[in-house]
Amino acid sequence: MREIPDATVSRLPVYRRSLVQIISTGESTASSSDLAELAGVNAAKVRKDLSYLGTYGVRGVGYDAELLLAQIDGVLGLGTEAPVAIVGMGNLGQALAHYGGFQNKGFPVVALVDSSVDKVGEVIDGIAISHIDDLPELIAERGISVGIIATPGGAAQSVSDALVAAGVRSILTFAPTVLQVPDSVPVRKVDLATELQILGYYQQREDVEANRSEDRTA
Amino acid sequence: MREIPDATVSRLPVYRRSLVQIISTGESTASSSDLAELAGVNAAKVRKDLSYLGTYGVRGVGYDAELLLAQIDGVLGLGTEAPVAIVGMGNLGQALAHYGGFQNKGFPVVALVDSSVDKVGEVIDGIAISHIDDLPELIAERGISVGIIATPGGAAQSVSDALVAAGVRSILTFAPTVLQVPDSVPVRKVDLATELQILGYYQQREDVEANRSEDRTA
DNA sequence: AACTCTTTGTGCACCCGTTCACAAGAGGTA
DNA sequence: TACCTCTTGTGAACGGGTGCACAAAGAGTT
Repeated sequence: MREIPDATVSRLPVYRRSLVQIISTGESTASSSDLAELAGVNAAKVRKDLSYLGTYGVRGVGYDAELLLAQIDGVLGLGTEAPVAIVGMGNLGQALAHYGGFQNKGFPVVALVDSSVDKVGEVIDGIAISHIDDLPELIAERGISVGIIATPGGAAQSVSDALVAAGVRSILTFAPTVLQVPDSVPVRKVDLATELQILGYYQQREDVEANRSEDRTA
Repeated sequence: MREIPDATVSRLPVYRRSLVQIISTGESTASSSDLAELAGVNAAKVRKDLSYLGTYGVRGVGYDAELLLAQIDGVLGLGTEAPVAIVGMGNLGQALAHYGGFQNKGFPVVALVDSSVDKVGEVIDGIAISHIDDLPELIAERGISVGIIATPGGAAQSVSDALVAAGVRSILTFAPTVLQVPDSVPVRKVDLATELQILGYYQQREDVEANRSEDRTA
């Protein structure tokens, strides 16, 4: 398999969603401009991105929707389910456990883990909370390949170490910490406070912008 | 205020966290390499990033931690609180409502909104759920400037339109949809399924990589 | 078979962001 | 004062990503 640029990889899920949407309307082919509109990007970019997957478009017609979808799924490894463990049963962790959005997307949550003995045994959405010391067995027995870290920042690194040692193959973290992991374990980070702070900057910029136009019109 | 590159803006919150951590150890100055280590980036990048804020470092010494923190807070607009409304009280929305991480970061959640009449009136963490039709009054009365969208994808665009019309100034969305908003309203998007799918790609790459080394050693 | 129409695939130029490498500046020391 | 050490600030080179613009290639039509 060819090397696919990072920027392209991060757009593939968006194209995938757009394709599903197109297919649901009964269309059997999708042009790059159709996809571009749904995905909110430039049509040329869509074509260049898709060209990294190999050539599946027909000139004058577009892309075969089903075929392209299968191709993207293959690249993203969505052929098989990837069982998930959520570590950290605080507010965020419990929230994620209740959130149904993972299951039907090929990422079933099969383990919930916490370090507090008080929480162990409690059942959320049909899954009993396990103690973090049991992580190795859980990972092995339930074939878990993805770890989601929803602990406070302070605990994140040790949890990450434990997950990696237990054999988890990729990590999604919500902890506001820079994680140190082996190169072989891909990590994605989602930080809600950071996102809000970034919005703060652009909002403030808009405010001064607005003031300037006011000054001009005044 | 000078133009700050997007890439830099998205790192400022990380520097901010690193600074807070340094200050908590009693240090009063921070060098670019200290920050670089905590933030997980290159020291030269730290210096270039900070140079966009104006010059606050002392050669041979480093940056005055408190001063730099204040400076970053100023740029990110963290001087004043930005009240938040969460729209969509499904699993994710309720989860976010329970999640305490916003309040103490300067983004108090002051309104919860849903379209279902059944949920209206229900109280979560001391806040009663309001109906979406009351959005304009809520936004105005409670001085809400940030809207968080936690609805299913189908509802996201109309919710976004309603938020913008009601005067919300920036949006954080968890809906798997490309939102159409005026240029004056900054939007950040967090898509959990997308993150997991991206991980899928890199994990798969690691797998073939691992197979290759196995072949070599075999 | 020739022609038209549509849409892909991509070469090329441009731009943003990253990193290196080093001069300049600040403080401490003899 | 002269010198030494440390760390910033930035010019310059590089690399990846984006978008334009156009040639190439199917499909349908006469």
